[in-house]
Amino acid sequence: MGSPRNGVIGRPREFDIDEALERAMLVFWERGYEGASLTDLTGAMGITKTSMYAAFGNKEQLFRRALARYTEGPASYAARALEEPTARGAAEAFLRGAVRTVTLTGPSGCLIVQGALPSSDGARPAHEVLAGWRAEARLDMEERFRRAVAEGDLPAGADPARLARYVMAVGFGIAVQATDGVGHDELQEVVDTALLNWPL
Amino acid sequence: MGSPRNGVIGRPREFDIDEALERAMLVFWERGYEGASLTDLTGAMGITKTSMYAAFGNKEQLFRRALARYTEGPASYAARALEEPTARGAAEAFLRGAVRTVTLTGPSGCLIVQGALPSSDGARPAHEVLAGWRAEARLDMEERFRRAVAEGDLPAGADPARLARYVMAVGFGIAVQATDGVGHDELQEVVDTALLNWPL
DNA sequence: CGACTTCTGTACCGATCGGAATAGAATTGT
DNA sequence: ACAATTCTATTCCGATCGGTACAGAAGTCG
Repeated sequence: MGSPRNGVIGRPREFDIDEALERAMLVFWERGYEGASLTDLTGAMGITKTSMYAAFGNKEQLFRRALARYTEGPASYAARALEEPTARGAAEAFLRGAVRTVTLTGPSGCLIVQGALPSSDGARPAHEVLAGWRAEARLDMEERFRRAVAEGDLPAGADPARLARYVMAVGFGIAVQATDGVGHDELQEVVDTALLNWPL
Repeated sequence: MGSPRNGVIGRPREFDIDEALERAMLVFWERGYEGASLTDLTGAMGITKTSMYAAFGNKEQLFRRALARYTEGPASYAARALEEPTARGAAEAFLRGAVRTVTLTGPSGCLIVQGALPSSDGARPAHEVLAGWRAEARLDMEERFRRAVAEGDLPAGADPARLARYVMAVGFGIAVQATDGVGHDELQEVVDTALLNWPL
């Protein structure tokens, strides 16, 4: 079997692209899109700006890659929650997963929520991709609830869109409170409270 | 009698300081603390940087003044809600006021929530004052619920801190969804849903 | 061995950031 | 009139922003 890097010509990359992306994700998570400078990012990634541009294109594309990694890692609870057998299970799994991620994993808070809320000129690209993420998550939850109505899991009169907006609002509010230092146990109580008398 | 500006010596200010502050508040509201540059701010205020520094000190102090104006204006529903005769009335007034402000008044969303969520170096001063505002609002609501328990308005077993965290979480989540384009009526339904079966 | 391709480090780009220095204009008191 | 005071406008500051040009280093090809 041939040389160590079959068919790949040119000087080999000296850093692990996944590990660099993980570090970049953590910086974006902590500081937001605009608050994370290229100096912050490349410093944490352990590479130079040139290497970052060669590997990822520019800051916005790096952010998209970091967001994808966040979605598949710390925020993977969102997709998993939809697979719960009941609507209530999905809502609870989503909210408990959110509490766990925003308090115990990485920096306090949620990259999706605090990455770029205001729409200043510089943050616009990140703001739009994050708003899209949130809207999509809400629609996925709505779709899950719609299925629950069809399956008889939710009462026929239930409004899937309304329930989904409510669950997402609680989740986003939990993320905001986590940045204020509210802890894991207190936010679990918020989830308990939000789900009392489900399906409301 | 006397001269037009009794006792005030020196060249008179040529702009209305309240109107300038109102404009600055709107810029901070829309773009956040870091996203609002001095060029944006003074442009909207209709004054030069020199005049702004002379009148307000620096960007951080301008932000604090703008935040105070926001508190007394668009966010005055928060203080008014505490004066409702019942705990449920306070919670509902708070949430309905939030929906109104984040969808119908000024830019979409809430200055308190989206002003400076991430804690990058530049946004730290604003982040801390906003986190303090949110924590204080939560404690005020908790105190209001504590009073309601003492008055028999809430059942003796109710947990004021827990209810307050829940109500604030829903309010913050509503603010986030407003920035995603969710409208007034849909957010009203979120409030309806959140308050079903009160006091939970 | 070169020729070719790709990555890395340095040095640098124009633009913009928050902020300050300075001079002149407009008002007050004497 | 004149000094004292406070505002406005222009100009500039060092630092930092995201992004790039360039040269050399490290590989795969023939």
